[in-house]
Amino acid sequence: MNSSLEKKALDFCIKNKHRYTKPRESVLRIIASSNKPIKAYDVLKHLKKVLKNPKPPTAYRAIEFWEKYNFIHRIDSLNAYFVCEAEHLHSGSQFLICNQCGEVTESHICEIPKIIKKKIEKNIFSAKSWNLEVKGICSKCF
Amino acid sequence: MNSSLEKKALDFCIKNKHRYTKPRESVLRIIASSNKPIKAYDVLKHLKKVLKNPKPPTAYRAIEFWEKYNFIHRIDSLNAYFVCEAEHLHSGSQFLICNQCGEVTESHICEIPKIIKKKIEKNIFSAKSWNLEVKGICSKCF
DNA sequence: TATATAACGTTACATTTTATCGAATATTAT
DNA sequence: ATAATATTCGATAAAATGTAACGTTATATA
Repeated sequence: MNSSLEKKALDFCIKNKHRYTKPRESVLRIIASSNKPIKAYDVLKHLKKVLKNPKPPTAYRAIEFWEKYNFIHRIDSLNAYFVCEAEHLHSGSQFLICNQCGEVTESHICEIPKIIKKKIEKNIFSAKSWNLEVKGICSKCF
Repeated sequence: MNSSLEKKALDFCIKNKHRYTKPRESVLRIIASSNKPIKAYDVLKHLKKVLKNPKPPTAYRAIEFWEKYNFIHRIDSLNAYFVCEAEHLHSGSQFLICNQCGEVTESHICEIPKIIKKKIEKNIFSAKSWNLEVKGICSKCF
């Protein structure tokens, strides 16, 4: 599928001296190949086709790695992971989650980071990262 | 502590013909008494002081009940529950989570519901509920 | 090559959540 | 009041999710 993503990932690893290992490569491919957020244990199931007898930590470690560097995001309300669709690095994420069909799209309402930054300026809170999950019905479902 | 909340909860149950049972009463009190989001199993620990040998479903059912009617919110990124500090009913929630001291405050950035509503008008997505969790450092910690 | 570091494999376990089912309690209609 | 109905609970069990620990392997660096 998204082999440009894999290239980007490989480049990233080389540039930053991280290892592009088999578990990492496979896990990223599995998550990127899913059109919906995928759960850790489902990632693990797919991993079994590629690695010999992988255990939960294998999946979780690779997930954690890619999440840390923003290649994937965790959808907290679903306990699931989704490839990042943004081109730019971002410390905040936004998702629209359809309760009907389960489709999740990463949104880019640019007012939201602005508003959060405003809070910082007021010295109320120094935001490092944030996540917005909106649930409802997508345009295809109504 | 917050006995006005308990009164509000009782009134709500009477008005809507829900039962204000011992598990529900206790669980709400436990969560409201905590100054930080509290996990289900910690709720359960406290429940043991009040009920005889409660099991996980007892806690989870009461949690689910109060969450459904917006008396408490689930903080997805923490797997924890927090009493709702808003007076009004709201379909969206916002939290500022301090990575240092763990303090969580419910914020009320009113631009956010406005922005989400704007999306609806554009027919992009029909939002039913939403949740924003911002992580960083609170004003007390820096 | 020696050393340090990063990542992995494996085991075992901890935590969080849910399904099921019968009993108890409350509500409603008769 | 009593029967029928719906709600909630108690208890058991298990599923789903996530992590600690530890020794081994692979890679990078001196």
